[in-house]
Amino acid sequence: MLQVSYIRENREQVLERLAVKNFKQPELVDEVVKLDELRRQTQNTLDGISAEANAAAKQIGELMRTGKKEEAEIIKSKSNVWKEEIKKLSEQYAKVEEELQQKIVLLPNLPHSSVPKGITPEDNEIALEHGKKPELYAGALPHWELAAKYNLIDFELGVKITGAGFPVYKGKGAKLQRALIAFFLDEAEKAGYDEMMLPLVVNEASGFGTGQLPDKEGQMYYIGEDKLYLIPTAEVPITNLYRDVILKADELPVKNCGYTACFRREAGSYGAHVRGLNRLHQFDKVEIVQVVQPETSYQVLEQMSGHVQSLLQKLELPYRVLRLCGGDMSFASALTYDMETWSAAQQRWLEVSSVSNFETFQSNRLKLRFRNAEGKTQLAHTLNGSALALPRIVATLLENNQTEKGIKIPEVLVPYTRFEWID
RNA sequence: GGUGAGGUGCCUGAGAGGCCGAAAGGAUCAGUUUGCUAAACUGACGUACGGGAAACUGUACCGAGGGUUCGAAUCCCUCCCUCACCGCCA
Repeated sequence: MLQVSYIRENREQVLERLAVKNFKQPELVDEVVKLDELRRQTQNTLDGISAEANAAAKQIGELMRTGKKEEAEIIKSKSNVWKEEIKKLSEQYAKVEEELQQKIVLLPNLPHSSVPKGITPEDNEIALEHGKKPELYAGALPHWELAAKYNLIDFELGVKITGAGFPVYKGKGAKLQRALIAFFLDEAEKAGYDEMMLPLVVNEASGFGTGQLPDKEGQMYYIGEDKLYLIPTAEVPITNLYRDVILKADELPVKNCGYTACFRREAGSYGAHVRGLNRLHQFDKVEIVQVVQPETSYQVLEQMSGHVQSLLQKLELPYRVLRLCGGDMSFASALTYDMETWSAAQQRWLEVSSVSNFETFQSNRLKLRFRNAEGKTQLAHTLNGSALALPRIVATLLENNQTEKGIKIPEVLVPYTRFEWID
C-alpha cells in the first residue's frame, strides 16, 4: 500500500511511475488525493468540536464537584448540539476514510527507476546468463517421463487421493525432495538467515498484511469453517511475524528463512505447458525474507539475488536472471529479479525463483516500523525471495543430468541424498 | 465439544463513571557517583492522524463494534481472541 502523504506530495512522480507499470486506472491517484483532502478537512472540524465538548464536560465535572449545580445544567443543555454534530462528523469521517482505504489499496507499488518499460514477459531484460546449456543424448526424455521411468513421482496416485497438481513423490524421488530442502536451508543458514518453521494456514489479517487479500483470494485455498487460508508461500507467515511491530534500529536487518509446503489454486491453468512438475497446486519451497533499513534495501536485493544464484551454481544448473519489466512485475514489488533454469529436454526456461524489493509497500500495510536515528518511527523495507522452489529445480535436474545409464545427482547434494545415481 | 477465568503501555500489574493516556515495579535510554564490573540516585520513556517553520498543540486509541451519559478503560449489549480444567486425540 502506498503512503497517502507521499502521493499527496509527489502526485506527478506517482503518475509517471505508475505508467511504467502499465497501470490502467491513473485517475485513482487524483481520487485518493481528493479524498485525503476531504479527510483532513473533516478531521479538522471534528477535532475542533470534540475539543470544545471535552472542555465543557470537564467544566461540568468541576462545577458538580463544587456544588454549582445550576451552572452545570446550563452547560449541559448546550452539549446536546455538540453531541449530534460529533456523531454526524465521525460517521462522515469513517466513510471518507473507508473510501480512501478502498481506493488506495488498488494502487500498485511504484516501480524502481531501473525497471524496464514493457508489458509482456518478452519485454523483460536479461540481466545475465550463466552456465552452458547441456547437449542431451538422443533418447533424452522430459521429466514427467523420467519420473515414471525411474518411479520417482506418481502423478496419477496424487489424482486419486487428492486431484491434479498434487503429486506423490516416491523412493529416490521423495529423498531428493528432502535432500533439496535440507540443502537449501543449510545454505540459507550459512548466509545468515535464521530458520523458522511456520504454520501452513494463516488468518485473514495475515493475508491482508502481505497483500494477498483483498483481491487475490481466488489464488488461495480457504478453510471456511475456521476462516483460515492455506499459505501460497512462506512469505506470508514469515513477513507477518513482524506485523504491528516496531523494531529497534540495531535489530535490523532481520534475516529469516523457512521451508514450507505452498498451496496455490492456480484456477484455470491447465494445458501442455503446465505438465508434470511445471505447475502444481502443492509444492515445496524454501523462502528467504529480510526486513531492512530503507537505505540498504537495494544493496540487500543484490545480495539476495547473489544467494539464489550461488544455489543454482552449486547445483550446476544453467540459469539466467531477468529484470522484470513494469508490466510483468507483481502488484506489490518495486523491483523483481526472476531466476530461470534451462530445461534441456523441454527446451525452455523455467522460473525457479523470484526475488523482490517491496520497499515500504508491505510494511505500510503491516505497520512494520523501526526506530530511526532520530528516535522516530519509520517504515522498514521488506524483501523476499525463493531460495528455492523445488518442482522446477527437480524437473531441470532430472532432465539435464540424464544419461544412458541413469540420472546423475549433483555433487553438493550427494551428502544429502546419500546416493549418486538414480538408475 | 463442555465449563470457568480473563483481554490495560515493551513486560508484570493497579484502576471499577470526571482529578486517567492511565499508579507502581521491571526493562530500555540519558546523566550523576564509585578505580572497572555491579549497585545507588536523577531524569526520560506509547501509537496514529491533524494543525504549526518550530517550540508546541488538538483529536482518537485500555481486544473489536455498538449503546447509556454532559462525561466511559470503568456501566450495558454483540462479536473476536487467549488461558485453565474436563472430554477427544498425534
